[in-house]
Formats: sequence, structure tokens, C-alpha cells
Amino acid sequence: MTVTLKGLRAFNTVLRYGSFTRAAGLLHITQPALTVQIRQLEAALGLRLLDRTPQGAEPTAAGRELARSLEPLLRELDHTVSSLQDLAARRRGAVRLAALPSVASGLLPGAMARLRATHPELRVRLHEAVTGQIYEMVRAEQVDLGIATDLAPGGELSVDPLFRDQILALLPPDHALAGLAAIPLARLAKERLLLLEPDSSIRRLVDEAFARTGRMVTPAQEAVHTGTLVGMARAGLGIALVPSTAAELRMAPELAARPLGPPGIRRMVGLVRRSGRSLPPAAEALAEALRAEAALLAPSGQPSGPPPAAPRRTGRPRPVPPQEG
Amino acid sequence: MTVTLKGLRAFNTVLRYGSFTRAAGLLHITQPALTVQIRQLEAALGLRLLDRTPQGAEPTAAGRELARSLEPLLRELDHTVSSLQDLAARRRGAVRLAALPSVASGLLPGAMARLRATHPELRVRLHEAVTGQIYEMVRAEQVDLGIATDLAPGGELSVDPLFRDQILALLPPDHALAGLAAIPLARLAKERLLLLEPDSSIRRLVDEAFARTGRMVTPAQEAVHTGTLVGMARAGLGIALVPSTAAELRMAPELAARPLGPPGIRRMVGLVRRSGRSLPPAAEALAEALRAEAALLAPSGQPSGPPPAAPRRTGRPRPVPPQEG
DNA sequence: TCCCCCTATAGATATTTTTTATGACCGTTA
DNA sequence: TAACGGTCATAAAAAATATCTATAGGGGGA
Repeated sequence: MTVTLKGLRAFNTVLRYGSFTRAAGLLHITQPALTVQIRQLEAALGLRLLDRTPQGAEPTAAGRELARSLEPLLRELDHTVSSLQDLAARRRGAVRLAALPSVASGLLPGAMARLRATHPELRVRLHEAVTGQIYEMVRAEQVDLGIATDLAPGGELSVDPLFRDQILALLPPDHALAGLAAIPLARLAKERLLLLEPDSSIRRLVDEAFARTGRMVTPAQEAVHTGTLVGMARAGLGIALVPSTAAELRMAPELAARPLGPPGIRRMVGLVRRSGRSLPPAAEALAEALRAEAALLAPSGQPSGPPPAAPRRTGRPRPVPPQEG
Repeated sequence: MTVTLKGLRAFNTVLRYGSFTRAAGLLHITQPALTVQIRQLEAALGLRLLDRTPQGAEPTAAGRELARSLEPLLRELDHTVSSLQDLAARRRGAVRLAALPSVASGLLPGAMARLRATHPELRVRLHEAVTGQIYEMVRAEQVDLGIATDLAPGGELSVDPLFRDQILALLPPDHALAGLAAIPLARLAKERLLLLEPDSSIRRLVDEAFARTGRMVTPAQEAVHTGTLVGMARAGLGIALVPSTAAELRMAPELAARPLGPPGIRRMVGLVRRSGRSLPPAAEALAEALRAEAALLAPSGQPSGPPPAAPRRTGRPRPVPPQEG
């Protein structure tokens, strides 16, 4: 004989309604079943909790004592349960997210709008960082989820692909290279280059690509933020190499954006998570929103899209070229 | 799918030991049974609580949140249960008792000694009162148990017989009536009588007995306490009529104690309780002790004992005569 | 590669719970 | 006073549930 939650709830109900029969109705069981449950609870405690009378049931002193402790206990348990169910239903919760700056400005806002539409109560706590830091934050459980370049970290981490990104060169429309649909690395090497700092994964990809052509890169200028590079490019300080999904590209509609290569410089951006660990429901919801948003960018899987439109010598706004060339 | 105490305890155990297998051992079930229980709890909440790894199990964020609320809840529930079990085992509890003064001085002390021997933690809160008040206190639940004359109150109250009592006349050994083994009421009517106040059930019995012989009683003196009557009798103020079980009789070993009648004046003293209601365990224990003590007074049921020993004209202490003549 | 540690699954078996049907008791009403 | 409508208790059958045994599958360390 052991104390069960069902038994305690049954007792509480009988106590409140003063009758086995009525309580049984409310509990959606028959009166004999309830009688048995109460008997088992009494046996477990070794005490008579209710005195049965022809008019119903009323608590003994022990029953009243139990009820006094029990009611707050049940209330608190129910609160705990429903609070967890809120978590499960995404009515509550915060996602701790670490994301690349390019994603934070590009893909993320749309995903967050999507998330707000479906789960208005969820909050996102965003940390902008570079890929290595993102990996580390996910590993250390400082965040629930990361969005970073897929470097196949293995071990504790796994990366689910989200979208492909390519590096674009941002240059004045009247620049000699702007006439090309894609700019070979060899031609770029002689130009004044505006690059991100060496700890970003974009910069690493650029360095590696140049290394493969046997060249060292010596940037004319480095910056931490893509926006800074774009601003410098607009000021005519050189050619900026920036990820195609960065929203900062829209800051410079008057500049020409050209893919590199062939071969181009591409990377896979994905969701970084602890492998074998489940995501909190809120993080799961954000991940879904991110995947949905990413699907809009590259609707048909991993397409080999067309090269950018030929540059027109106008200052009119131009759509950002598709991400996948 | 519903949240059960078993499931919550299972979860708590897995969390503490970080392994389904080890937790299952501690819970005395097999690992598959535990797996099923945890799965059901997770289904009830709609949440994954534990991430299963090849090294064991560790909590998700939701699991940690549950554990935080759960542990104090389980602790408090266990405390409540064991506290009630203490009550059941008579390791805790107080009896609220209302008793006649004659019982309080006569039968009760022995019963309380008995109670202390078997259940040293129990306390008795004693209220001395006359029968009518005792009935009223039991009815109003001011006390758990009463000891009073059985007047067959019916209704909400029931009286379990405890012992039979008779009225004794207490008189100087050299008094003319002391030579009789039993004193007829008719002879008493001419004496100076020392009686309890009219609200006592003893007095009522005496009045009724005299009424049946066609006489009115006019006491020489009335008192609230038996001890007072005994003192007056010792001082030669008259003949005291007192219940045979009152310990105050021992105050006057030099006086002769004689039954009345025939017919004698008898009453049944019993345990008064609310009918159909169970006694608290502590009260049950006291009731047992009282019954055991009463059995000592009248070992063989309701015997018709011998008349009191013929009075001897000495001042030596004499045992109180048996209650049932 | 093997072995040992994890957990999950499936089917058979126990166990427990619930229902149905009935009885006994009390107070009220006709 | 007999019948009725309410109470809870009981017992046997049926249903639901929990548990065990046996086995599978995965990962880490020797």
C-alpha cells in the first residue's frame, strides 16, 4: 500500500464535496472505485481519514490535518505542471541564441517575425559572435542554439545545414572589374581589399581561397562589422568582400555586387547544437522559424542560381543577388 | 497520460543518480519499467525531461526546472505522510478528555500510567465536568472522548460501558447504621446527609432513588467535590453518599463504607463518543487503557460481588470495597 | 575488435484498477 | 409503518496498466 497522487486527489475531492458519490462523479469514476482508492490511502497512512455517515463523508481530525497540508501541495504541484506544459506549448520560454552578425542582420529578423506570429510569448536573447565563439558558447551551454559556419566540429557539437552563403565583392559600378559577371581571385589580389578581421569565418574562407591560388592577402583595411566594410566601399576605399546574406549589402544599392571565382567562395551556415541533446521547446520553435525563413532564400534545395544581373549604370536600388550562385 | 507520484519519484531518482539503470535498482524495478515510467511522465508534460546518452541520462533545461520545484514538494509530502503515520502509530497526538471528577481521581490515573507505559508521547488534556456537560462537550467536539454516567443519550452520542459504580454511605464506625451490611434508604432519610450538588448525576440518582421510596431528600450539606463530602463526614457532620470508585474514599480509612439498599443505587459509567465517528488514534489508545484499567476493577464481567466485609472497630486502613455489590 | 556500459523495444505475464451489480443502513415521506 | 431516495460497502468480472524477461542497438575504452 502506497500513497498515490490519485488517492490524494480523490481524498481532497471527497473532502471538498462531502460525499463519495458526488466526488466520484467529478473524478469521472464510479463510487466503488473511489471507495477503494480512499481505503487504500487510509491503509497507506494507517489512519481513518473520513468518517462515513448515511449523509455523506466528513473528515476525522487526521483527515483535516492531512487536508491542511495537502491542499497547498496539490496547488503547487498543479502550478508546476501547468507551467511546464506552458513551456512545452511554447507559451513561455526564452531562446538563448548565438549567431553570426551576418545572420543576425540578414536571416534572423525575418525568422523572429515568424516566431512572434506563431508564438508571441517567446523571447530571444541574442549574442552576436564569430563561429569559433559560437561553437564554444553552445558547448558551454551558455546558449541553447547557435547559427554559424559549418566547420564540421564533431565531438559534442553537431551542425544542421540552414543555407548556403557566398562571398560577394562590393565595388563601384564604374570599376573595371564590375563589368565581369564573376571576379577571379587573381584579379582581386591586386586591388585594395576591405576584409573582416582574421577571427571571422568569412575571413578565414577568403584567406584559404587566396592561399589555394598561391597568394597571401594583405587587406587595405580590416573591420569587425560588415557594415563598416560596406561604408568604406561606398567611400571608395576599396573592394569589400562580404557574405551574400548580410543585410548590410542593402546599405549600398549604388555599388555593384559580384560573386567571386570561379571557383566562388562558399560556406554552409547551419544550426549549431549539442549533439545528442534535445533543444528546449522555445529553441525548437526558433529553429523551425529559421529553417522556414532559410527555405525562402533558396526555395529549391541547393540550386545553382543564375549569375547576378549585369550592372546598370544607374543609382537606382537593386535587389540583393541571390545567395547561391 | 497523467502525472503520477511514482513517475515524479522515478524522475527525481534518475536525476539524482544520472542513470536509468542505477535508479531502477534503487527503486526496486527493472530498467525497462523505469524507462516506461519516465516516458509517461514526459508524455504527460509534453516535454523531454532527460537527454539519454550512452553514458547515462542528464536533465534538459525543463528537467532541471521540474527538479527545482519537485524536490521540495516531495520532501514536504513525505514529511506530511510520516507525520500522519506518527499519529497513526500513536507516537504523536493529544487526547482531549472530559471526565467525571470521581473517574478523574479514581480510574483515570491508573489508565494514564498505563498509557504512558505503552505510548509515552501521548498527552491527555483533561476537563473535569458533570455528565450533562460531558455529553455537551463531546457533542460539540470540544473533546474527543468523555467518561460519564450512561444516561443513554441516543442521537449523536453513544456510550460504551466501562464499569459499574454504586453509591456508598460513609459513616463513623461507631454509628448505629454501621453495623448493617447494607443500609436501607428508609433508615438514611432520617440522618444528616452530605450530598453532591444537584447537577451531578450521582445526586440525581440519589434523588430519584429517594423519590421512588416516596421521600424527599433534604441534605444537611451539599458540595461540589466528593473530597469535601468525605472531609465533612470525617468531621462528624453526617453521612456522605459517594460513588464507590472515587479515590477520595481512601481519604477516610477510619470511616465505614456501606452500600445502600436493597435495592442499591447503581450507575453505569461509560465512554461517551460521537456515534458513527471514529476516535483519533490517541483517543483510541486512551480508551483501551481505560478499558484495561476498568477490567481490573471488575475482572469477571458484571459480577454480583460479595457484600462488604463486616466492619471492624479498628482504625486500621481497609481496602475500598468492590464497586459491584 | 571485443567488451561493457548505457537505453529502447517487444511480447508475455502479473498486478492493479474499474465497473457492474448488489446489499445494508439511515432519514424522510406518504 | 412501509416505501423511497439518499448514503457507502462489498464482491466478482472485466479492463487497463505495470512489470518482467529477453533482446537489440549504440558508444567508449582497453
